[in-house]
Amino acid sequence: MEKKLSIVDIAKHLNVSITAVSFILNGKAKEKRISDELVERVLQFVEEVGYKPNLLARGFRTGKTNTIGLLVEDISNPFFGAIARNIEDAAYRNGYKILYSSTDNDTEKTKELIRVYRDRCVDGYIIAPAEGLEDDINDLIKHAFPVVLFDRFLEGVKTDYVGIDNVGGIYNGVKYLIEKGRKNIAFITLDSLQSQMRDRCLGYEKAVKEYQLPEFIKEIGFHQNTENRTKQIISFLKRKKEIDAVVFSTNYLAVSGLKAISQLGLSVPRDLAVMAFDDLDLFELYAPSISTMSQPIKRISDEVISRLLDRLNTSSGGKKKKPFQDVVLETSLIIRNSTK
Amino acid sequence: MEKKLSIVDIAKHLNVSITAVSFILNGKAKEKRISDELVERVLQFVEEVGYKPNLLARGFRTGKTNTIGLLVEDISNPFFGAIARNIEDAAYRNGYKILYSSTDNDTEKTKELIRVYRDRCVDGYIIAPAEGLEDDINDLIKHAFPVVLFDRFLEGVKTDYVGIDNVGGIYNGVKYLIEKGRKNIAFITLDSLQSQMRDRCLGYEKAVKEYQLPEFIKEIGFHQNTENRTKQIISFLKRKKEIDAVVFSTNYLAVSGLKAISQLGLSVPRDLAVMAFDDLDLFELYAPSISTMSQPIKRISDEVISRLLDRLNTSSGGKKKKPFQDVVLETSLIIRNSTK
DNA sequence: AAGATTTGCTAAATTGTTTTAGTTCAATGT
DNA sequence: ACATTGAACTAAAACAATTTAGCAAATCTT
Repeated sequence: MEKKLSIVDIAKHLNVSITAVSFILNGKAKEKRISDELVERVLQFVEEVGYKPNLLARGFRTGKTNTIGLLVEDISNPFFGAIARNIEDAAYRNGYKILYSSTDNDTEKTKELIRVYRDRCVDGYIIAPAEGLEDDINDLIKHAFPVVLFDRFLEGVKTDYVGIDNVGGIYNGVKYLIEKGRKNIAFITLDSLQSQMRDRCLGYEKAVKEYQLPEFIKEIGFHQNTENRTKQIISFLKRKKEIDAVVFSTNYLAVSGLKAISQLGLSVPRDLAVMAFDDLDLFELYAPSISTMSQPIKRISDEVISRLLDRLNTSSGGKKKKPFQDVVLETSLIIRNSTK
Repeated sequence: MEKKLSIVDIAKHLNVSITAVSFILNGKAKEKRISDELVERVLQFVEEVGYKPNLLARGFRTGKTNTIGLLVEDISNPFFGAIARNIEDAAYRNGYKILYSSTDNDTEKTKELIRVYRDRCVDGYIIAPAEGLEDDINDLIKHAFPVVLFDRFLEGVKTDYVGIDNVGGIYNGVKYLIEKGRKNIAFITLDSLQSQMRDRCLGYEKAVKEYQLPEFIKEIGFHQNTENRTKQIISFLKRKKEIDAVVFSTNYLAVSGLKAISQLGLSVPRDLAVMAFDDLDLFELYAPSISTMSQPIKRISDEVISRLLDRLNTSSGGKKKKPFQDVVLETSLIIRNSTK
């Protein structure tokens, strides 16, 4: 009772072969023609003594760990935190555990993390990739690991991807501001080449071009801390007095932006209309409440995990594999007081 | 080059024993009297072919996985998200990976998670425990697993714990409100028996008793969704018109509370002073800005992970083990406009 | 009734590492 | 000249599962 017992102990105690026990425990009794009587006997004993297979031994033998590697930008960002939470729940229900890490959008760090996950034999990967990971991820795919990308994609990497219509989302937001009569609309974003950031910028450019309005794009350094971001936004808004609306490309830039606006003593929406990205409690509760482009977090998570589980379940089955899929979901424009 | 090579391949190729290679790779060359010449030869070849040990095999053999199990209430709560983020970074720097899950404060779910983590042979545990886990955690400790509890402790479980002075923190907050002249101070909390919740309640009771003020305690159901919480707070505040200040015991209750207050059209701080728990961007940016009791997230994380790493490093060494430690950190009262 | 097939099971190999308990050879001690 | 010691290394067991290949008996086929 003291030390954990193994399949060998079970077999010995019941006077049957290890093989038989293994087959039975793996649900291959029928297939391997084990008699119902023996199946019953083994199952009952296993239940009685509470035997649990040694997962390290199993993993070692099979190479499968029932673990999914999850790489997000930053687990403490509400968007990624919520995604992680949903993915975790669904993975759990399907017998998978999550190994997670935050990449900080750092290419080298992410490469290293992928290496670590490979060493640990995770079965599949969910990645919000930094730039420059094409080769590393293609290598994963070449070695038949299921990989689902989300939030941003990589040109030249053929795998499942789940994201949103960034161009259209921002375009709609900017267009709304234009129709409300704003003439000098700024776009505050990151100096990032990631696809979602490029697309959000494209959405902005498309809208202002279409209405022949001037462009005001402020790119904030990727790896700045919050204070610095706020400072940069303050100085940007100070320099460009003509700006009468501002659109942010991420939730945290919007938060920094609101701090900047509050420090500048600007009145929203009178002096400045504000449009944020993602939906935080803050945006709802802020006075005035902040309009935003909200991502369908639950649907994104659901699509991500079901894509991956599909691949995990069929990759060993040798079935014809489904073609890779790009899932592009719509954002919703939530109109609140900041754009009145 | 195609298939991963093992220590056996290395040994064969260099015409040495597997044992020697293993000793060298594990830094036991000196101890095991392997000649410098051979060490050099092996190391060079290993480097050249980029050999990486199979961690599943190693884990299987040694029972160690270099994995830490992290159980938090909810990874998408900003407090736990930030803690997880810090712990993840520190663990990573020390060669450990994190397996995480959210417990939802559900005792049965947590028990199950602990079982899963044991099955997966995590080396150590960091747990923000739900109630009723005394036996399960004591069992972990009995089996010599390092366990660090944080955020709340369990009576009768002797292990390292990192938390804050909940009684003192809330006491100070309430006292501040009293000194500002508030007479009917409500405390909105969860119907939870967890230690941190009991203590926060005690802190409130201590303060109002000391000043002989009436008690208004509203307990919200643990597993309610956000809308329901808000509704309950609304009806509570409607019933008790005399209340002139309200203190929340968690960050999300404060958020629900602010929604309630906004829906009721109450003026803060004129009608109602507000004191929150934890510090969110929202509290800083809300108009009026919200006073709060802020936990030292970085210090909590640092203490948690360094306690655990200490145990992990000495548990195998057979050194005299240090006595278990309770680390109790102070909160800081951040005074903003909501309590003016 | 001989051969073929099916049923019900098992022996043994395999996986990659760590570690125990040696072995071999040369140098040293007496 | 023979025992002792130390240096430098190695053979083989152990870890706990999965899986391949196959055996003996029972049943079926013709």
